Amino acid sequence: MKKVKGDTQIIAPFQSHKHDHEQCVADALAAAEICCKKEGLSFTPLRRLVLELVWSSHGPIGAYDILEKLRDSRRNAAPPTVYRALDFLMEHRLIHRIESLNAYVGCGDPERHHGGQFLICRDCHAVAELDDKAIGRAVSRRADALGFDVQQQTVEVIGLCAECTAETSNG
Amino acid sequence: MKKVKGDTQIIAPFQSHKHDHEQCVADALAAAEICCKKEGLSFTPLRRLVLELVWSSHGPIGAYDILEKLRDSRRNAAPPTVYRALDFLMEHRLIHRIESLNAYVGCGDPERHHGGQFLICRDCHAVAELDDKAIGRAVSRRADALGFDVQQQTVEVIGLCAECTAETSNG
DNA sequence: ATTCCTAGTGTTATAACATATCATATATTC
DNA sequence: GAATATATGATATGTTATAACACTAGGAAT
Repeated sequence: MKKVKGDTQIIAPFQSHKHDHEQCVADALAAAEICCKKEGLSFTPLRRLVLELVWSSHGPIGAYDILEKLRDSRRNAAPPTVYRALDFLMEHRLIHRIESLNAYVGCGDPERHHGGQFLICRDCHAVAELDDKAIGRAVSRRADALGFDVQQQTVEVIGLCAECTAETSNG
Repeated sequence: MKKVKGDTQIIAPFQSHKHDHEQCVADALAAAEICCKKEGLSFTPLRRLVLELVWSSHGPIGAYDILEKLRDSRRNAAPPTVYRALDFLMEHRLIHRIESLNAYVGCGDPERHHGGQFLICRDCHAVAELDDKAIGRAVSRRADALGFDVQQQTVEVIGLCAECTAETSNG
């Protein structure tokens, strides 16, 4: 998986349905290692494992789905086991929470600070992560006009990704 | 309460902390009556009551908070009692769901079709409802560029409303 | 009037998502 | 190695939402 950085405002694009996902996972774990080392955080085996499970696909995954998978290797994992790991990962921006689905998704670029803008495919459940300045600006402009002090934005767009649209119309 | 319509993109503004809220409720109920009559929907006492409870403030209210209040007059109300009414009200756009809070808020203008854009005050919990074309366009533009077919937008902005900001800085 | 149908609601149970609390273990620092 | 802080284990509970089936009232068809 190759990431395009710089001034693009796409943090993580939709991946082809047949991309090499193991590489995505490996990249994400490597990025997390670096990120934690840099900030002196303890990236424990449990946290690493939970992050890996969140990355099991590009789609959002629920805490209890994570729990179930987690139990393959940790028989007595309980909800707090998962939620504590998720809290850690969220706090350090390694994952995001999709509010409209009560689910979690890996962050496409933990090094870069950004707000939550997501395109979510209803069909394949993949998520693309954005940091679109135009969207942010449009929100800020309106908020400013109303004297509203923005602290946090949630933008979650449901629809059909290009690949699923193509597959649907082809047959 | 007076509503400004036309080309403004503010569906429901923040209300002064000391506005005449009974009028808001009365207006909302009247609008709902009209809306249901026009579409041949049965606006039953239960649904009316639940809508009234949702409108008990301009802030989002949780289903179980509604349930508790509902029980003042309907002793054996149960979760489905509330959720079915909420489903009806949502389906006919009389209320909106705030995803990031798992809560519900009255719709400021049921006659007008619009997507969900909300400014939510962390302090007084009031919600302003928008239909800002610039925000919608910014989202569409980026989505189009990615071949993403938008079906539904959720924009929820947390922060501090003007009045609360003023009160905070004044002491 | 009887039957049938439907929309709405009642009732019970359970699913799905999340946190509180206290105990235990492991790492770090001195 | 004792003291402290951090991480995890374990149990219980809180919060949000739906499934499934029963009952009722009111209109339509005969």
